[in-house]
Amino acid sequence: MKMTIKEIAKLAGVSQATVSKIINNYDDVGAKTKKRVLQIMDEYGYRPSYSAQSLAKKITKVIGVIYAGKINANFNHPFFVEVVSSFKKTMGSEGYDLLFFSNEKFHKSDENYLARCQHYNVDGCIIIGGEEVEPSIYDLDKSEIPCVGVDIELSGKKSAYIMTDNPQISALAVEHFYLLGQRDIAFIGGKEESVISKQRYQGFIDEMKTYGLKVNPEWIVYGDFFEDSGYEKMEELLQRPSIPKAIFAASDLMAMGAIRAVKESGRKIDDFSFIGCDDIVASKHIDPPLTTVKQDKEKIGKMAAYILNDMIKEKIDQTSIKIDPELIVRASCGANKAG
Amino acid sequence: MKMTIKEIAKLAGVSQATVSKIINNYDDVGAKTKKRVLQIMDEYGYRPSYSAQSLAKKITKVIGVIYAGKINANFNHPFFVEVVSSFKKTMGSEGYDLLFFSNEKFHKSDENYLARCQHYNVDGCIIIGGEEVEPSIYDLDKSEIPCVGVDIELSGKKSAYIMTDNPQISALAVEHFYLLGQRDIAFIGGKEESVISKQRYQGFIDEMKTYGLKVNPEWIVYGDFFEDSGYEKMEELLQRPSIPKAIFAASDLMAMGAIRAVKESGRKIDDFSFIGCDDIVASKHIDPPLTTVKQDKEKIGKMAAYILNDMIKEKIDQTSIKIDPELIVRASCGANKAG
DNA sequence: CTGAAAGCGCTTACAG
DNA sequence: CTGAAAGCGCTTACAG
Repeated sequence: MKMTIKEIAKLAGVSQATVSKIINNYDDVGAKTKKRVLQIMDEYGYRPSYSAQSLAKKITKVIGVIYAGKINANFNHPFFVEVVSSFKKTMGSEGYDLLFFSNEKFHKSDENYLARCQHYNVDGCIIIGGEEVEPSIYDLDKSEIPCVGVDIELSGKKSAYIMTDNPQISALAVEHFYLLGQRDIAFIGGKEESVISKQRYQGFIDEMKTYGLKVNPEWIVYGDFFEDSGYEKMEELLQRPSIPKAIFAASDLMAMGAIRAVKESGRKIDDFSFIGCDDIVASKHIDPPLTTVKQDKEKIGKMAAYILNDMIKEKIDQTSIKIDPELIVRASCGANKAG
Repeated sequence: MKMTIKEIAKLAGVSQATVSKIINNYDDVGAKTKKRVLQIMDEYGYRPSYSAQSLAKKITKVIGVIYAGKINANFNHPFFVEVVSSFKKTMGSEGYDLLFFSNEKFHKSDENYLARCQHYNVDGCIIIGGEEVEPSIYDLDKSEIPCVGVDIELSGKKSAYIMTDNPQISALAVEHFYLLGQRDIAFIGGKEESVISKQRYQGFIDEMKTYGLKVNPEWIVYGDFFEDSGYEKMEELLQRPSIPKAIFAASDLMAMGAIRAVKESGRKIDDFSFIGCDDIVASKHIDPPLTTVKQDKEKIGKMAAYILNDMIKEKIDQTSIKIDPELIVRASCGANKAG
């Protein structure tokens, strides 16, 4: 059933070398020979063995996909899912398949991503940055394997990274609040240690300064980007002696949690304004529809794919790219009552 | 830099065979030899080549992941994302990595999944059923490669499948409506041709009959499981001479679309009742929070993993399993005004 | 235009 | 307990 190149060669009355050349589209094969061999391959449903090919060629046409950091940030995070989906689409059209590294089995010991990449001999990989990135990620980063990072700053010679212009995200949020007359603005960040979170915090502070607004340290809190943490942090904010009226959450999920907290506290939701970040699908369906700063996930994924491709082909070197965010205005900042 | 087994062997003063045995945990190697070799492997950061191993062993420890049917049902569908996430978790702890087949490059020609599985020599695969499944999926199904289907009925000797008890989903929805006094019930299905859709439709009809409720053919419509189609179909329902008051949509996304349609039509949302299906994360955050029939995605993914594992190890044969759905009551059926 | 042969890096009987 | 050798299914100079 499962044919080998040898059998095809025999059937066609040619050598293995000739069959191989046909498989790899060499042009120094006679037209008739080629046709006949192709015919036979088709007839017997012959497929070259991937393992044998990549052992001989040292090329795999496989890209490793790694979610760095906490496991729960895995598939379930809408932002990453959309980025990877877009990435997959364009890598797919370049003939690559994606290998998702499981981290469940190894997560106590050192994951050693580099070793696994070498093991599978992937042509390159995409690293999605989460919270608490394992050190072993940086071994990979520094290696000879082309890597493109999303939301993680890579610095290896064969590495590039790409992320939304995070300070700009906060700037858009603060500006929007400012124009709506909001002055009591709180910030719910992601994990405090995370680079993303820091950048958004910094952008927040800077833009507040730009408008001469005071930053109340009591109104700066940190969750973990997920819904529950937004809920908890909002509860805390509601306990403060003075309560903020406008809340900028560094993720839509946390904004959703914050909204839930306000509702459950019995307060009028319309007395508060919320801006989230990401523009995940659910944002427009919640109550109230969430004003948010959109990250262009489609573009990020596509860009990551192009960059990785170019690095693999050695057309470009290490770079980093920022993608512009976009403010999406919906009802959660009282667009209705405005004016 | 990149070491081979040969070099390790030389360094350790033993044969390749011995090194190989150590790699593969054979127990007929001297303790001291083993220790020394392990030491050296560690020191040089040696990792066996995957291609070479799988060529020699005929085992890959890789599972193919295939989204059958329309491309847009890919990563972006919350239901599938959660199932695959759970699947990945338990396969990961069994030492498998996941290979996601891209279908972008090939989608005009026959995708020939079987060929690709043979090419990569995957140990097994999971097939996620969508709309308009390609015929080539069934070649894979009938092959010697163990397959587990989710939401797709596989029948090969080495195949199994698993899905929520679809008729039961509809039964729960109709029962709930019935107990709330709803009698004018509409059904928004997924694509009419899809097996899932048919099963839910059948369950709907049967349960309506059970309660002696009339099925109005004008109130049976079909979308495609996505949000926009729910919106459009609800718009149509609102044009009917007689308008249904209770809507059972075969996906949360469609229910969300339907709710949006009612709102935008200027009608009072409280005059309508909605039940969705899936219980995606967004469901509880929308306005009104959506009553829905939950599919246990976690369990489905885990079950798929266990079954596939057992099939690979030839511990079980072809089976099919139904998972019970669960009604999640929230506000979209007027729980508030009830009583 | 075609083929013989070495090599890719491992594993697995088999012999000792 | 250890090793020599064949084999897994391909590709790639190289010679003709």
